[in-house]
Order: sequence, then C-alpha cells, then structure tokens
Amino acid sequence: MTKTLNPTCTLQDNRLNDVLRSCDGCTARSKAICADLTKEELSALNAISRRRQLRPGQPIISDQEQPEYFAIILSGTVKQTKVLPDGRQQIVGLLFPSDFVGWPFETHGSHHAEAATAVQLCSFPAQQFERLVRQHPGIQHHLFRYALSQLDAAQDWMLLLGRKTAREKVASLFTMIAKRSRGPDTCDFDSQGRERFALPLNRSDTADFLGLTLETVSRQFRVLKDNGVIRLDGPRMVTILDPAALDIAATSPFV
Amino acid sequence: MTKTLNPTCTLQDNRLNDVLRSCDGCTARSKAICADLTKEELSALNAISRRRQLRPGQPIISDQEQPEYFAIILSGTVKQTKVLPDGRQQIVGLLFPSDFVGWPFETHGSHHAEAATAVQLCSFPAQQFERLVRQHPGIQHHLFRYALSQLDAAQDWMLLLGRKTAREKVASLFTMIAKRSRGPDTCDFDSQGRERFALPLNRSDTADFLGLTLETVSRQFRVLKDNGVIRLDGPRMVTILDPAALDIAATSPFV
DNA sequence: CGACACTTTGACTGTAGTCAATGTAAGTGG
DNA sequence: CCACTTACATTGACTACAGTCAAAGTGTCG
Repeated sequence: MTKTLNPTCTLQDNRLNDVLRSCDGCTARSKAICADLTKEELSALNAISRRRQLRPGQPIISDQEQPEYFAIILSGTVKQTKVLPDGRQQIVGLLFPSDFVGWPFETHGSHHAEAATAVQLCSFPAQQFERLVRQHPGIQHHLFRYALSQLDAAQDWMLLLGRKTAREKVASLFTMIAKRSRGPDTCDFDSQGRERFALPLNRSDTADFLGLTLETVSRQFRVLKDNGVIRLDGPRMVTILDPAALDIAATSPFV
Repeated sequence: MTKTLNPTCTLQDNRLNDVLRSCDGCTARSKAICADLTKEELSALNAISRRRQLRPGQPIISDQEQPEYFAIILSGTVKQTKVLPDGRQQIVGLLFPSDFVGWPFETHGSHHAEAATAVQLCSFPAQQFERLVRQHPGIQHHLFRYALSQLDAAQDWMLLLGRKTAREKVASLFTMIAKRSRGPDTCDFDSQGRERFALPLNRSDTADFLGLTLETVSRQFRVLKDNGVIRLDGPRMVTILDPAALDIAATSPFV
C-alpha cells in the first residue's frame, strides 16, 4: 500500500498548537467562510476562535440543545443525522474540511452533528459568534451563501434518495467523497496516479446516508469492485480504477 | 361538498389590482421575510415590487439561467425540481404562500421552479433585489434565517425519502400540506370541523415528491381512505377524518 | 359525442430488505 | 503466544414492498 502525495499538493503547517493561532497558515483559510473576509472581520473572528480536537462519535451539536459553539472543520468529517421515533436514522449531511458546523440564530433545530472520524475544529463560542455576525454584514453574507450551497447539496441528495438505484447511490457517494477530498492538502493518489480516499463512514452509517441497508451497501461495493471500477484496500480504503465507469454508474440505472 | 370557513379566519383583501400596492393589506405580510422589517426596508422593497399571476406549469426560474426576478408567494403552490439526465425527476421543494422563491447571489443553480397551481406572486427584479439586500443587512438577516428553515425542511424530507415506507410517505405528505394550509386566510374545514385541503400536485408529481411511482401513490391513497383515515372528494380534495391515525401512519412503518 | 389527461386497478416482476450464518481484524487477558 | 471477545463486514437464502406493464375507469372540455 504505497502512498504518494500529488506533487502539486503544497502541504501547509496547521500549527495547531501555536498560541497565536494565526489564520495565515490555516488549511481552511482559502475555502471556508473566512475566505474573502476583510482584515477587520477576520481578526474579529480570530479573536474568539479556539482549536478543538474530537474523537469519532463525539457530538458537536446535540439534539434539542442550544449549540455551545459553532465551528469550521480543519480536518476530519462530521455527520449530521435525523432520526425517527422508532430509531430509523438518516444522515442528512456530511461535512468536510472548510465546512461550517452549526447555524447561528436557529431556534427550532432538530439537529444532531457528531464527529464521524477524528476531527479538528476552529470553534467560536455561540453567543459571541452571533454577536459578531450581527455586527459584520460581510460575515453574514458569507454564511448566507454557504447556507445556500448546503441547501443545494441537500436537494441534490434528495434526488439521489428518491430516484437513484442502490448501485447509483453507492457510485454517487464515491464521486462525492472523491470530489470533496480533492484539495491542495488532502488529495491522495496511488503510485499510478489513481485517485484514492478513505471512507469516513462504516457500512452502517453509509447505509444511513444512502437510504439503504448495510447489506445492500456491502453488495454494491462488491459489484463495483468485481466490475473493476474501484479497488478496496481494506473496507474503508477506496481507489478509483475507472473514473469514467464510476460516473456512468452514478447516473445510469442499468448496470 | 359544503365549504365553510373557520370562524377564526379573518379574510383579508389582497387588493391585487391596487395601483398603490400597499404592503398593509398583503396576506403574506405577517409571515414572509417582509415581516419584522423596518419601515425603511419595507418601503424600499415595496418600491421595486410587482404583482404577477402564473398559470399551472409556468416556470419562475428555469434551469441554467440567471433568474429574472425573485418573489414572495401570495397564493398558490410552487414546486422546485431536479432531474437526472435520463429524465427521472425529484421534486425537492414545495413552496406555499409567504415562502420566498429564488435565491440572490446564487451562481451555480441547478434549480428549476414552476407554478404547481395558479400562483400569485409579489416579485422583485433580480438585480435590484440583490442591490437592496446588500444595502440592508436586516433583509439579508431574514433571508438567511429563511434559508436555514428551508435547509431544515429539506433535511426532514431526506429522512422521509431515505427511511420511510410508501404508507408513511403519503401520510407525511398529508400532515405537511395540512400544516402549511393552516393559515388565518387559507384554513378550510368541512361542516363537521374536519380539516380539509386541495392537493397542489397530481399523482405523478406527488410520486416525484415522495420518491415513489404514481401507481404506488394511488394505492396508498386508497388504503388510507379504506382505513377511514381520510376522505377523498375527487382525486385532489382530501379531508382528514382521523388526525391521530394519520400522525401514526406518518411515522410508524407497520400498518 | 369523442378526445384527452389523469386516475385507478390488476397481474406479475424484481430490487432491495430481512434474517441468519460466517468471515475478518484488532484488542484483551491468561 | 494463543484463546477469547468485540466490532465490523461479507455472503447466502428467502421475502416482501414497491415497481412495471397493461387495461379499464373517470371527468373535463371542445
């Protein structure tokens, strides 16, 4: 299992332990909502920020509680879930580095968000952050646009849940995760230049994300593997062998 | 088919044809994003507003085009759709009176919105509206909170699409439409005080909203009717006979 | 009246779900 | 070092829910 980084990747130092916590070296700086903020807005944000590390399964926002803090994801993956009274579960959002977790001004909130993998966050105390958003329309503007992109993603996922076959759902998951893993710091290719990523979810969570059972997920993984579309190095490590075939599998109901 | 309005309803005059187009008599005034705006913000909005009437099927925002205008729905229902290359369709949003149609500052937008029924809109030219939003953080704040409520609704629907049975989906649709129809102006009860509403979608669109086929939708309507949960007066007119049973049917997979 | 759009119903099929057993890998303690 | 546990994943056999295909029914409009 050789692992070589794409030569175009420029590894940046997070300096997670820096006392100064400067935004300059932050890996999320160029993509998160803090991108394009004015110097003033950015330093106001930075002044109330705090780094956090979460273990898999640790909650960020618990159902029925006011969130303690909001955060930008620096590394790792966060899952948002909704559950029915009898326990059936649906993952309604997967959040990746540079994504924002939690929504200011939300009152109702039947939300639950937790770390799917180990996660590093840049967090902001809830009330201070809300005050900051009120003071700086620029920050609100970016949050608004980010919310719209999340809404669009949710609606794309509705199309997947309502209209795609199991095969298409699994293939779409792979293309989505590959796309989100494509960043200057996080991209990963094997020795032959083929895209590769670690799934942030186990089979059960994957099923809850795709609206399937874990057995069906496992079987569809196998089919894509047998067809030479992907390779599996362990149950979580996926290499895309045939990107074109994967794209077809993600939008065509037959085969 | 007797139709009596709930005595608590206070019918207001839309004055759709008034030249002055005052917001004072507007039916959406108290619930739409224009609620809680300052006098200044409201009059700025009002100054660029224009009433529009749409026939069923008429598009508001076409896929791949910059929207011409944004709008608040005064009456009727609007559907947002996403389609796969091979034509499979999913309705990703149903919008009711007081809802906002279209999103300022959106660039990508694989959005399509069209009138599901006859629709009356209070519309705003896209560019003028965007300029207004930039100038008035208060308007943006309301739009932001509205976007969050739409995101929450989308995620609730993801739970429905991914995890509910056909029976539950249809029952959930009825509870959702009943809830949205419950307004001071639009509520409708039969002679015995039972809640009643007209479905804004035909069977095919209903199927596209619930992630089912139209035949399955038709059969589940029949089961709920046979069980005495609802009554159908024509294919579109639903009366809720047993609200408790309907709530159970909406969240319990067995029967 | 016939044309058309929409809906209902029936018979059959197939995809994904269910239930159960087995496989795999990492971690624990004797 | 090796049983044993635990969590997760795979595979198989069978089932059932919803989909497909087809026909008939209903209502509206010209």
